Amino acid sequence: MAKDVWVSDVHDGTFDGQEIELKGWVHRTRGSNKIWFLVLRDSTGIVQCVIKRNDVGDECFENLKSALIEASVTITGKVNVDERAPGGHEMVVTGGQIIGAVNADNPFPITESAMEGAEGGETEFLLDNRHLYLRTNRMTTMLKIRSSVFGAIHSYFRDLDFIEYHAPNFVAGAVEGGSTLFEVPYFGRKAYLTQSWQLYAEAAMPALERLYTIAPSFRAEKSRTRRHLTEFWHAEMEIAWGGNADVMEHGESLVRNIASTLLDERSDELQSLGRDLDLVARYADTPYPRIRYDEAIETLQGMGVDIEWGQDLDYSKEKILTQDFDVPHFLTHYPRIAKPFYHRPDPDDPKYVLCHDLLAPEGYGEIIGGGERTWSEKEILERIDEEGTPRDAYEFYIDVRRYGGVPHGGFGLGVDRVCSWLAGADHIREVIPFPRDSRRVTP
RNA sequence: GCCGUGUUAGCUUAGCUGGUGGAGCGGCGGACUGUUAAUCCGCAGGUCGCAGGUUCAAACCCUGCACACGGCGCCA
Repeated sequence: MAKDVWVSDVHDGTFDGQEIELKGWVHRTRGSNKIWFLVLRDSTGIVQCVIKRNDVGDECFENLKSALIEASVTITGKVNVDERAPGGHEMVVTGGQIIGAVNADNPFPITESAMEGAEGGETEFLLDNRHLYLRTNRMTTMLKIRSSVFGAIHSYFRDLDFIEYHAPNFVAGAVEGGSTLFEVPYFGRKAYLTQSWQLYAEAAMPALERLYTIAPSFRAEKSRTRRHLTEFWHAEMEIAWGGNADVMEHGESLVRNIASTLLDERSDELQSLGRDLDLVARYADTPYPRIRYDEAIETLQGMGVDIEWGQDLDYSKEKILTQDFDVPHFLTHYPRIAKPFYHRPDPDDPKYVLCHDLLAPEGYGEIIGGGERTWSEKEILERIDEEGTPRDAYEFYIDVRRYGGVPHGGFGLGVDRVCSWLAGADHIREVIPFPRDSRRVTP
């Protein structure tokens, strides 16, 4: 019963001249009442099936002709090499049946015209019918790329003997500013959905030393941009005995590794999306420069941008700064006053903290935020107090420093943003099957 | 939270200075023995987002509301 022959095998030439059975869905149909072309789709691609009335008989011909778009069918036939067929191979049908019909009263709603509106964004209709839109070529391609990105992240860390480690998704407090937490009822108390794995990872850092995860993070931001989701996939890592530069090295290697994995595994998919492979190759091969915050401010001021030292760099500034970048750039050493308490002040100049953001080119924005953690008990208490945050909310975090604190650090990478950037997507929603934003939780 | 744009058939849309809403795709029927988003002929399918108002007359003008999309702030 299980399927063992795929459309891709037909185009590979594996079954040339042989009679096989294919299982899949009707992609498109066309033809006359003597010869009918049924384009069959499965997860590996599409193949043209040629149905001739004289070959299969009236009953089978009429039956297969009645299969509407997205009906599921099994088709038996002989694999034929024919240059008239898209892809060079086709099935000369000897028989077949409809497994799951589509009723003419309610045809498949995702039509060519529905997808015309998808360029440069997605229509309300396509978002409402996301469960069906998943079957289209563009979405399938995005999901395959996404799978390779996730695989590349796991491989990168596992090859370096990192331990995959899991933090809870229900949490009691915030990592950063409390306004962006989703509150959930929790048996008469309040709990929140996690924004980051980091605090829990720091707790395990003395146990595992090298750890990573890929997990969802939740932020209740009413952001309406092509870079934001309320539920996004967060790849995070934490290392003991490492500083800002070590963490940055990992961030750069990981991102370059993801780009080269996509070139190996998904170059056809990238090309079908119109992505320039040379661009992706550059992201895989070229080192990512480091720029200090002060240099960035000077550069921006030199360009006539109205910005003062001490301000955080918002997207409008990032955009100007990155417009001339041809690879991602790290921005390091932000002013202490612009960053939360867990960033360690630079011992060489405590006005700054040992942190970094990785900014993607082409306007895709920040893809990594990370740095060295404030790791001594004395410093963490100072930093918490100077922020005016109550200490008791962070008792367990302080304990990590109280019992054998060591230098350590880590980063968080927005996996969906990386997918969006490397695939050249128009919107982050394009790379996740069921996107969640401030206005949509369905389907 | 702020700013902007939009809502007409299942979908994508046209609809001028207000005068009984058109097309393409999809569906149905028919023609065609090699189509490539097939083509050709025909048919069905509309409370013009909702509620008020102006007018002899509103898809069109006015007011309010709802929803959506885009951008900004915030961030991965």
